[in-house]
Amino acid sequence: MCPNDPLDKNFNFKLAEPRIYGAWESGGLFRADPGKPGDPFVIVIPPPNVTGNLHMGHALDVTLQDLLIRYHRMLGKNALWLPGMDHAGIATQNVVERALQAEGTSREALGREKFVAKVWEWKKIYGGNIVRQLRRLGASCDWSRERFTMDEGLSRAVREVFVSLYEEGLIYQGEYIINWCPHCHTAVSDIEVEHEDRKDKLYYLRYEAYCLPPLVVATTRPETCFGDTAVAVNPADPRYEIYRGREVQVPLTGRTVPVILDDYVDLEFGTGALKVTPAHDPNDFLIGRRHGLPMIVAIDGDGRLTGAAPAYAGQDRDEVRARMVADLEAKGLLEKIEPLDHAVGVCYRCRSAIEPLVSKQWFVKTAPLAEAAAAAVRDGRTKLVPAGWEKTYFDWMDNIRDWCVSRQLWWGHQIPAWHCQSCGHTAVLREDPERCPDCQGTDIARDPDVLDTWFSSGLWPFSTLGWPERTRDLERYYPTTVLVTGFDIIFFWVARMMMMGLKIMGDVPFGTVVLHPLVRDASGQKMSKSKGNVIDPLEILDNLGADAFRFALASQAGQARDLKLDVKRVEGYGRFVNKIWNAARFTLAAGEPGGDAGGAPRALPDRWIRSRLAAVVGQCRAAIEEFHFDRYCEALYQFIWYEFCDWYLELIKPILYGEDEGAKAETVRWLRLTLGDLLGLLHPVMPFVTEELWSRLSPGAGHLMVAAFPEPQAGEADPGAERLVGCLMDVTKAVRQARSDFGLNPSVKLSPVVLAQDAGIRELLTAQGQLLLKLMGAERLGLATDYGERPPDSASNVLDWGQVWTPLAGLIDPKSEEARLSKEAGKLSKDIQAAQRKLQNQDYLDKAPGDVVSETRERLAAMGARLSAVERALDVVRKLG
RNA sequence: AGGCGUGUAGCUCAGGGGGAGAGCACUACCCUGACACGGUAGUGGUCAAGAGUUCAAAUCUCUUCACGCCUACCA
Repeated sequence: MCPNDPLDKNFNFKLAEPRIYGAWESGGLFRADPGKPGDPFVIVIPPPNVTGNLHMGHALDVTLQDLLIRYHRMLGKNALWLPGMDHAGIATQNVVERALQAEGTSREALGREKFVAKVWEWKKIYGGNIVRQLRRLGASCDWSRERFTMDEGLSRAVREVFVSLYEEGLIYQGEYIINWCPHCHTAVSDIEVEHEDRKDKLYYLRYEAYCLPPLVVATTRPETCFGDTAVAVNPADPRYEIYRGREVQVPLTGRTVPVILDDYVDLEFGTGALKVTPAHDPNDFLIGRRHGLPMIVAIDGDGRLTGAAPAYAGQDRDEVRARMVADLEAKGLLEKIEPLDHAVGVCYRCRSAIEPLVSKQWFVKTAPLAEAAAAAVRDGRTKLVPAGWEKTYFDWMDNIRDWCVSRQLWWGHQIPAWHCQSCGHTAVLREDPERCPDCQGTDIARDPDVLDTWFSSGLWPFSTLGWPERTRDLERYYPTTVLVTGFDIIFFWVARMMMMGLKIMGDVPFGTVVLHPLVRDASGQKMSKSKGNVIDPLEILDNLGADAFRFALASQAGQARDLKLDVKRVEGYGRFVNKIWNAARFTLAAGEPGGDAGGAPRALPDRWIRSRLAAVVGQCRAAIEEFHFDRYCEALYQFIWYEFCDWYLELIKPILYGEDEGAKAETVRWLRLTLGDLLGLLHPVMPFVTEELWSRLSPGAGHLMVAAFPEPQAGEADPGAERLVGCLMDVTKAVRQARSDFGLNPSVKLSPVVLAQDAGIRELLTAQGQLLLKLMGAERLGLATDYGERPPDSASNVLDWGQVWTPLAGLIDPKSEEARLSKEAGKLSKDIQAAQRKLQNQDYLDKAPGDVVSETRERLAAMGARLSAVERALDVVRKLG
């Protein structure tokens, strides 16, 4: 379709979106140039996982980022939106393994090298997918800078950071109890463990003691008793004094273990005696350390019992538990079993119960990093929006524990550590070594583990800009301006970026973090791949288009935590797109603009709309700058639909269809100008339809995407015009209301008489008589200066500044009209009494601000006038009846 | 167990010390020369409950109830 064709009745987004996006992209409009002037405005995208497809969370994320980037680009900032993807170690490995399983093979059968190659294939397929989908939303990312957390440059950054933190002692390898997922076969960090409430059982086991009654210990996991190396009681517990210094026998084993004293033990829980299994429980591990207890590994990485439990060796932990009950009962070692509700840690990927295991892992020492990260938010170098999240952020930062960063996976950044088989030395190096740097032996092996996927994401704000090279981009664009993301990854990602950015770059990674709601399904459930309740954004894009979808998302992105997406709402905004489209159709067909391009508007409707527009421009700017995307959308929706379309376009029709060519051309000029401004205001949230209409409205003026965002024109504020148009609206509404209330079809011609005692108003009504008749659907408009002039048989409606009478004899049903008027009179009397009481209250008069009091007086007067008019109307109606 | 958040019209939510708001839905009338994906006019709410502060509370404070979410080493 060429720009001069007349417009179709509807916006064909299916054809237009790809065409327009293609034009932006081929025009290089997304590309940022560090050499160009302008304050930088930089966003790095929260990199979506290479697995799966675009989901609602991305759609919201991308919409808000694009909105911000487009807005600031139009303000003339040097705007960069840097896109990319995350390799998502454990998630991706699981997905690919499942695919291999379907093909009848496995990761182990392929071997590491072939498996990793297979994952790269997957990345190509699904990575391409998600990028296409971001484009469909209209994302104005600088694709020339697209990065991937495993690409060459980022891998170098990861290695450099790992080595330098190691050299500084901030990364260490240690034997520690970690969260082990027996299904994924890897360690996971503390925050990758989710807690599920489960109905479980509490087993009371008898630990027999020589010459003493058995010591009863409560546990949820009897199968771990093969790893027990002590029983602990609280030193303040008098019940167990007799056991002090004694030993007790672990059930089903011949072993005895000491009874120790530790404050950790809760006197209230169970029996107040705790079995200590340092190798299989994080707390027991700490108790074991405090007391120098040995560790016995009773469960292996597959979740099976070890040789420490000879009778059960090789059997699954859950099966053993069931079997033990019978065995314990047979031996009289089971006192009782009680039900227990408690939380069980499960793997966030596969939801298997986490098995705490002791093993050698790599850790990041987080305390010093977290301190700096918390300080940066405390002193305002980075702001969280909404600020309520700061407390959550501080709570975590202040109680942070060391971060286990090694994963027993194949897909990810392999840890740059080499272990020498000859001398036992471990070397962490920037370059792959040929031989052991310590003993020069050649028998060296690289640590097989890879890094937690969040390690590389933690570097994202600077690794994507070229670090460790000192690139032009890095200098110009770091720190970034805004991070937009969901609050669910404050700990996973935001916190890590803060720590890494401050440590490595010496500066915060971003000035503001905008935490948007989570998109939930119809029932308010969090959408997730594992729950299978995902609504596909692509379907919405296909059916309703990107503009309606984006507007629906942005209009609901307030400060709440949930965003329940209702397709009906998107449909509603599809109608809004249509409304805009047709307003533009009307504008383009209105004729040729003319008049003095530099002058101020003269016609009342033009003065009015320019004045209102100036206010809305200010509202839009303020809303976006405060990240109140919902207010921005709301302001535009209300203004465009109810002021621009419903009133302005109607107000100017008499001019456009009139005889005065000069006045017409001038109004066309303001009409087109105002529509152009509206397109500019809307463009950040509705880029496609606005760009399309702009190209029709201003052919040859370049893309709206890079045009200037409308500025509030101080000179256009026109309170006089707003007041006068307000009068026209009031008169019009009064007559329409009467018509509607009395059930009169438009075919019934009315001849209203308006009481206007104010000379200015009389002048206005006279001048705009034709317009009013059209708006009201009336035949003749009369003016009166006094109550006495009203037609004798009229019902009436009263306005703040006067009255409207419409002769209605024979046209109305006096009975229903009487009921309606009585109801209104009742309401008014009540409100009047309340206002009078208020004004008789001396405290109120003394203490309330003057403008509040005078407002109440005005309201009271208005209500009084209205009431007397209603009463007069009632008189008339009663006579008719 | 702690922390955070939310309870406002049938639904989704905005507002936030001085006349209860929006969108959708619903009702009535209207194909009026941009748009029936439209227009006009309406119906509908003790702003979760109770107490307190205040001249004035949906709004601030406290308590209670309900529902979410997050954190956590009660075995």
